[in-house]
Amino acid sequence: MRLATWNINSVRLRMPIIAQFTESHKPDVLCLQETKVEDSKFPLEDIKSLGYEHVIFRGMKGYNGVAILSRLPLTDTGSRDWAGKEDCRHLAVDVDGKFELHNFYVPAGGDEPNPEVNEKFDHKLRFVDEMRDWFKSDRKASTPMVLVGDLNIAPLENDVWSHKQLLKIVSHTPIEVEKLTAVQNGLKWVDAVRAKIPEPEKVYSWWSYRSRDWQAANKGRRLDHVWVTAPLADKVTGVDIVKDARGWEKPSDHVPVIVDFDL
DNA sequence: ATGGTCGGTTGCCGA
Repeated sequence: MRLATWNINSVRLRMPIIAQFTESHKPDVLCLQETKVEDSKFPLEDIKSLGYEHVIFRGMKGYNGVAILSRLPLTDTGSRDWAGKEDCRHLAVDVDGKFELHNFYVPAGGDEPNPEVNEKFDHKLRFVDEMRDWFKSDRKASTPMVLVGDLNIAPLENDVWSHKQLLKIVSHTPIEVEKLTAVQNGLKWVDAVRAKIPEPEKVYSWWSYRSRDWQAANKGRRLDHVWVTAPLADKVTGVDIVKDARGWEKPSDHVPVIVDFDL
């Protein structure tokens, strides 16, 4: 079983590269974030024509939005709102009775890493705190679960191009890393990508648009994650960061992150 | 220290 997560930055504009990716890498399940489309305008038929018969999506006009495309049956198991906003940042589904899958788009948090003056950063911190509390109180570490998405936090030193230079940059501040680590510790989630590609190797899934040459500068960050609970940890057979996708025609600023399972 | 580029509720806001 091949699972992928990809912040697509407008699902309608990216249909050509979604087709390119699904044809070249053939994921069984593809989780998208930042679809930026209300449900009535979601390109459902185009996606079904790529071979994904089972599709669940929650979107809003212009902002946020998440979707799961699957070749296997999906059942909604409690997609919900977080941090007091109805802003379409989460889906929870059962994948064919095999595992529970959570697809998240965590708030980016704005530029100023101070919750006293920046409401967006405060929202991000409250969102991650709520993830910690919800998974701790309601879930069991013995349940086969996968958590994916654009978590908008690069937790490890080698998840960014310069640890020292990004300590005060939103996505890599100590307070964000601490809170994300608390989510991870609650259910003893295993970071599937880092289990296969340990530090100190640099791993990035996002490169800013604001660069003349993203490849030459290579100032990336690992913002997109795949976590699994203990029952699935030894079933991960491989991971792939599809860096090529950053150079495709009309790219997203994020690239797909793939995890293969032997279930 | 600054500015750079995308997408869409476009001539701004969020990322």
